[in-house]
Amino acid sequence: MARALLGCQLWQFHPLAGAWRAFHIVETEAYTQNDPACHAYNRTKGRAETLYSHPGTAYVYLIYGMYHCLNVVTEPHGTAGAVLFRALEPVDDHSLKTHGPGRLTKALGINRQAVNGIPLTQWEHGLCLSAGQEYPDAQVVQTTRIGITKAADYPWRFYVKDNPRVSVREPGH
DNA sequence: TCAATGATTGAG
DNA sequence: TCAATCATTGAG
Repeated sequence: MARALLGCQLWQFHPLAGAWRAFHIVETEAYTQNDPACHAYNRTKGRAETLYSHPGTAYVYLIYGMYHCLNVVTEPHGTAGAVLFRALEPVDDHSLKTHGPGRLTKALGINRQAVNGIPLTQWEHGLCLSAGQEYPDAQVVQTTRIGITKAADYPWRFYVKDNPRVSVREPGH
């Protein structure tokens, strides 16, 4: 799913502009139930509850006391798993800082209280996923995930090659 | 109850 | 290199 979400579009209704705006997903990471780095690893309560809900549900959590991270639940109800959005490419407003998981939620005004648990599969909540452009395998890079210590060797990070929004940081540095 | 940690970022 | 800043976790 993390691979398939590259190139998909995330739409947001911008209240001030009174219009929808779109972003292409260009960097993702996968987390699953049996994955030691996953918030749902050996846990079902608290913030992990959202990870067990219906696929397409938004999972938003606070990290380092300052930054919110946006995920989409990818497994059937009752099984935990999600894909973290690490970078977006704005379709229209190129000035928005959407490079990095903390920056993109800040740019879109996404927080846990308002967004955690909402479906990204319908338009009513002002945030929605749709099909977008498809990137061929030649333009996709698969590497290990960023910023974690547990299960750091899982190659579950995907990004669009040469896209400037993607984190420059490479695993192992 | 309480100290340590973390799927990060920006400043120095 | 390091501080900001807090929900969550795990030890006592």
